[in-house]
Amino acid sequence: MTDALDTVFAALADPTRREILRMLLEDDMAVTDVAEPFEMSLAAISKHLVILTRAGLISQEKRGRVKWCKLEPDALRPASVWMQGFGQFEPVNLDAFERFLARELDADGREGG
Amino acid sequence: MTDALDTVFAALADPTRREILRMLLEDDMAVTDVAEPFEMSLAAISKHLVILTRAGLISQEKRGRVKWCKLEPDALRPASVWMQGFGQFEPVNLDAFERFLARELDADGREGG
DNA sequence: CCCATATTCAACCAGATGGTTGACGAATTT
DNA sequence: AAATTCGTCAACCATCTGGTTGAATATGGG
Repeated sequence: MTDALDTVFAALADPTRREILRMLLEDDMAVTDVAEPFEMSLAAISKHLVILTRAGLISQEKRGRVKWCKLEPDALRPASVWMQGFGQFEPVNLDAFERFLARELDADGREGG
Repeated sequence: MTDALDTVFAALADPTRREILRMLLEDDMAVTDVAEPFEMSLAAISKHLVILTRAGLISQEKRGRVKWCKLEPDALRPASVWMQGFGQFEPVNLDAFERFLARELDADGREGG
């Protein structure tokens, strides 16, 4: 019942948590610094960080009295893969898609410089 | 506060609703038929369908006394794009994917007659 | 040691979620 | 018209969520 997709999608369903992830995209941050731009208590942010941690989307490491938050983007992959199952009404050959991408990248490389 | 991403991600956070979407990937379905494989009441499924509808992930059209449910995969796009913001981890470039699909469909049209 | 800083814990609250059951309305069949 | 089928509504319940505040637990520094 506690599917990884459940916890990841639930974690992403809150705008505060999405914003936290966006912030962590730039750099690792201490909990206090994560909380700073938000107009809510540190305890509330701490709870959000627990939810993100349980979803695997971030990891937290304590160094001294500071707990550092680090984005764990790989946790997004199952959700991303699940979503890509949609929109593909026609059966799609993933190998062919990869060859297509490779050709596009190659073409960019030749044209672009 | 009621961001489209909030409602879409929240809708996806429930395994029953994800399974409903998966079922609708194959074909449009009546509410009763959607409910059939689940071990819960029709009313419960009806509520799930309301949530999916409000998220824009499905549409419902009543024909006679039967209400048909239809997948609306475009509603997934903002969520997919948001995840793409974590670029390095998103395996598929949606634009490239569309160009790929367009070429595939074109090729099918020419080859398949 | 004592104080300040960083973070969590505990208790509490309002509101949302996910489920139930039974009644209801609307459309179809007989 | 009556019965049946389709689906929602309403009331109810337990649990989860997202927030608060105040106390507690580290850790670091003077």
